[in-house]
Amino acid sequence: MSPALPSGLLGDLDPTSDRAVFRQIADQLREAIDRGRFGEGEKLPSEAELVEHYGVSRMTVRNSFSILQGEGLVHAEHGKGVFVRPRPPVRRLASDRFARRHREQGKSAFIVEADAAGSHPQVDSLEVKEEKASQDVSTRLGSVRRVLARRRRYLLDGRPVEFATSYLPLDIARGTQIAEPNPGPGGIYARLEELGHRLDHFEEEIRARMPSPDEVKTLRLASGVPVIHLIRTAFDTEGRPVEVCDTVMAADAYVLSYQLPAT
Amino acid sequence: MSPALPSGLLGDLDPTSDRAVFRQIADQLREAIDRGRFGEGEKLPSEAELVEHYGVSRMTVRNSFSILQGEGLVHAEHGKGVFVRPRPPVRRLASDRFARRHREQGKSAFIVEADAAGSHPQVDSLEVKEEKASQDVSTRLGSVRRVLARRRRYLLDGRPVEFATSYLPLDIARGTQIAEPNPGPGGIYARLEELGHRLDHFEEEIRARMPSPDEVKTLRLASGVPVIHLIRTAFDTEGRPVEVCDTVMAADAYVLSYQLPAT
DNA sequence: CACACATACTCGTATAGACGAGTGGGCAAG
DNA sequence: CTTGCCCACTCGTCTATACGAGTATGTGTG
Repeated sequence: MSPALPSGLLGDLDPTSDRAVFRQIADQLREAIDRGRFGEGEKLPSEAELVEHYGVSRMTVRNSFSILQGEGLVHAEHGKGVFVRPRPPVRRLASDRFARRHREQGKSAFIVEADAAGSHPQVDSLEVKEEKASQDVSTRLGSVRRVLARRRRYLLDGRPVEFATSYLPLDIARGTQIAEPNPGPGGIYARLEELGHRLDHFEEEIRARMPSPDEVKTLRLASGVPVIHLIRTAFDTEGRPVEVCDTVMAADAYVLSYQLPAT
Repeated sequence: MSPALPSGLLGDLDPTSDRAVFRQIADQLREAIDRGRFGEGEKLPSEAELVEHYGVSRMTVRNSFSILQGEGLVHAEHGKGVFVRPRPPVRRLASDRFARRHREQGKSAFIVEADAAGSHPQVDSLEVKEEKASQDVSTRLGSVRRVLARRRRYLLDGRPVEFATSYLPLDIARGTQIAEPNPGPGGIYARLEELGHRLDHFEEEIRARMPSPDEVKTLRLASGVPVIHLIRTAFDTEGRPVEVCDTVMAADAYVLSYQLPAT
């Protein structure tokens, strides 16, 4: 037998309302969460408790939970309960993150920054290979057919937060350290500059959308968490695109920050 | 009686798989959509047809649909059917959209740009009033207590795509044309410069998340569509923040584009 | 011809029940 | 005391059924 819910925590249903019962329940839970009656990481009443409290069927309660899950407010754990989803620490990406001065040190920007923030960074699933350029990448790089692709995934404290693929024209990258798993200090941008491609500027395109099932797996995303899709193109001083980087980020782990001149 | 489904359109279930039936059905529908067997705006088989095709109960089929809805792939219309969600035309926001030269003309940037793109722009629900600054706005504007808030919603071809609130310190905005519903040619940035606050640069912070129920209503969002939350702060040449603009955009209607110097 | 209505189809909401599987605590045997 | 098992509780999956409500289409009536 489930213990009765603390009275006052949740209200009653309004049978005269034309709002669906499961929506009313979701509304009440959402409000309780917003008001802090259920804190981050805290367990919500179980399905059985809500069934009893509201006098509805279990499916109706589950329906309410599924609304809140879609909003990214809660997540269910099999065998444990439904919990208020804690907000993970966010990673701030500043618009000067590719400034030349940041390339001096040996370690990658990701590692340096995460260490500074006190979290444990990790990079894995590195894959470096030549492949056929997709239509989009080919267009962005100026009609190249094949490219060098560098894939990697970034983790903070064991949690995957982003995965990225860099595409470079073969005539630039083939046979250089860029084609090695470890591109050396300063990363591939430092290597590009050593190869005579002095970087002039970057263009970034940002979209947000719900993740594909693949992305859910790779980033271990909770339901109700969108992804930020960022496509960056690097141009050298001659105006030639020398790299396209396609990045998919867990949206709840990032804030992007840009500075624009008012020119 | 429902007509039988064209054979070959969808496969069979694998009873030996440990993947849940409703996931298998969702997988098959997703793949069919990805392969273009169901085009944009096209109607998927009805629940009844899928019930018959797979030999499962209706709730199982609905469960599959709800997965695809959460992914933003399809949307249901009461009394009509379930349809592949068409991708709306996207609005590109370039990083030079606040360049001074764009402020010369009389009409707002939104109107000009939409006209050029051949769509019908509209701005509504304008509200201009003084109010208490939220904690966040206050911090960004440098500890002001009260602000002038300008709220408006933007529509393209009748569809709401974004709503935005500008906050300005009272000592700058009160009694000026900025406090009027129509701020005049070039918008409030032009007025700010006339008032002696020459703009130096902007800072933009970008997040993506699922919308609140309010935002779903205001932007008439389909389920499975995230929002892009953009917070822009405008600084004058003396380094003072003179405006904070809080914008919530339908993520399926926008691509943000930025240029960064490689400095 | 025009309009109202019946009808069949669609998805939306809700119930009641069943079994499965992950988790954790308590209890009994060693 | 430690180990292992059982049990209670949790959410996950699935069935079967019922009625409501929005949409479209035909059909018959005026």
